Amino acid sequence: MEKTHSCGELRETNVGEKVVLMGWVAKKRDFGVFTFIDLRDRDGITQIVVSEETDREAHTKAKLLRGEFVVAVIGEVFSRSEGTHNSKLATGDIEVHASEILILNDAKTLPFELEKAGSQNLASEDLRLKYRYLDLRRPQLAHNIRMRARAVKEIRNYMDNLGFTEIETPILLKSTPEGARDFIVPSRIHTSKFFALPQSPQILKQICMISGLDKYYQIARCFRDEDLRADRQPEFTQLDVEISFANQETIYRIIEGMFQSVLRLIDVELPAQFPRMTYAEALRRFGSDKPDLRFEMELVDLSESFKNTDFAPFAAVLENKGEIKAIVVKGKADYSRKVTDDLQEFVKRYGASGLAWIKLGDELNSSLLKVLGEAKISELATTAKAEKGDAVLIVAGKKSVAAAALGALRIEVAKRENLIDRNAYKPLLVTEFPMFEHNDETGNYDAAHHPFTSPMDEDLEMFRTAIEDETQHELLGKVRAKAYDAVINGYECAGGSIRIHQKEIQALNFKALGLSPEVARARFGFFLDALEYGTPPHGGFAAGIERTCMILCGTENIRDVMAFPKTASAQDLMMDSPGDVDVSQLKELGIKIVE
RNA sequence: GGAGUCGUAGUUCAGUUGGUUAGAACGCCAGCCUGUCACGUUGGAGGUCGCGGGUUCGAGUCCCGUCGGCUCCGCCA
Repeated sequence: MEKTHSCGELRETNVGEKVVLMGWVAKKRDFGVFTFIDLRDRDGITQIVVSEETDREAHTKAKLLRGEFVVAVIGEVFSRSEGTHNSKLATGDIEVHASEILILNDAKTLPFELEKAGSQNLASEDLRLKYRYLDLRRPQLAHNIRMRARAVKEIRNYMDNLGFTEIETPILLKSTPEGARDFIVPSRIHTSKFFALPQSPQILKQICMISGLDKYYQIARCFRDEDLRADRQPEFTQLDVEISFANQETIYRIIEGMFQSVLRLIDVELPAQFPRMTYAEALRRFGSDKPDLRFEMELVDLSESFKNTDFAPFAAVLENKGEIKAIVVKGKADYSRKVTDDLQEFVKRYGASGLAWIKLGDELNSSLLKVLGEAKISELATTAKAEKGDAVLIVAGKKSVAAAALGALRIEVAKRENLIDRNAYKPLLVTEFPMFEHNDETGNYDAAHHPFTSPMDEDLEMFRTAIEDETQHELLGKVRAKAYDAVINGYECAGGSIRIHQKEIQALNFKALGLSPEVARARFGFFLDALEYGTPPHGGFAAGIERTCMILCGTENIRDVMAFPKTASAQDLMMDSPGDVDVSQLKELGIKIVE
């Protein structure tokens, strides 16, 4: 027997047809002499009616059904009678009158209800993760997984239409100590040696450019052994792209076009050209290199206004080249002490020492009123462009701290006050990322993007000077790279760069990063060799598939767009991984567990 | 590595100042029910209060430790 239709497709036009449906019992409503069954499959739900009067045998079977039994229903499509249509179901204008019911399989009572009636409360996430196969029966989650498949298909079409070639690169690579921690895989044949799983196929795609393959892309699984976040898992998928003879503009067009075609899946039309902002501007205006542009509330710099005031902590901040910045929260002069206390706790997580505030209510109020006086507070409020009824939230600290704290506070307040338009999609290209980040622990400069990123032509001179002249080393912090991110709604959805294709610049860069020629050769020798055989200028990007899908699905959690995600402590609760291995396996690999 | 938060019936939660037999809703089981779609209705079963220790005449409640989920900081070239 074969099913004739899915549970989501029957309509008024099918009335009178004999059909066979197969699916799960989502719900049974028993009325004694007849019984309603909501039959669910991947496509939807169809109401089955079984009557004792007309179909005695089927009705007896229907009585036996329990939740999540798997059944086949043979019956006829009927139009629902007046007043019994269900507008909540796509199939709500019809119902199937069953003449025969086959129980294909029974099911234990589920450990949790798939969707709770009367409340939005889903079962706790650890329980749902343990029984992921049941959670995936939820239409919402199933929809997300299918949306992801459509997005990947759309991406493949798009890349293919642009003439890109999908190339698979190895999963078993070699460990390179830069960047994230590697997941390593022991080699049985070469005892005491290890493969590493790719953090990204970065070097391999660049080698494809040296090969002359050009226009490479891959839907690449990447692995990073770092702690998780709501938008980060230890394994994730990137659209990885590289192209030769390209400059930033070429790549921006590819990124823009890619996100445009993907967002069309949810009927959103992104602008042909994304707005652009330099890294420096993003940090100055939004305190973040991935600003959410769905709402305003930009940072205001009050450092100038605080000069020559005698509030010691703020004076010290300015003395040490710090900043005093603020956001204005519209109409929130009525923020209570508790709210500002909560927000103060919030900014402290980002290293801020406190949160000062001004409330422009009926009376002027401020945490700084006593120290600065009413006139100065008014002046500050005016400088911040705050109006009557507004609250001004002020953070003073190191530039990086003030930016991080206020950048995060801006998002936090927007969430609290519901300032974010859930139907808005605001893309942005952030450009001119710094080439290096100062590492406060080692005192060295690390690659901000990766060690193959090209400096901006304008900063090449500074780059050379900083490396060749020991006394000018800190200039490295000012060198900008041909590196960029694509940001949508505050999520870093893609990032990339133009790469270095000349070996002497690459050598300079290794020197800047404190890698001796010997060490660089040991780690990247094969790549440095390759660079010497006619490397075309090239560049590319990688886009996070999960983050893109989070935007498509309107979720803030990466687990909602992965079929089998791991918990925050990097475990799979369904298969209980990671797990022990047999001693014999370890022996074969020459591995001994210590402790 | 650190911080916050949660953990009570199968599930989601409530549980007063530490005090009798730990409750509700949903789910589950059994019965009744001719138009439901959150069906209704009658009855029933169901508890290691995450785990361990402590304080106390007495602990779901207080203290210490520990485990787990989530979120954040660090980390994520």
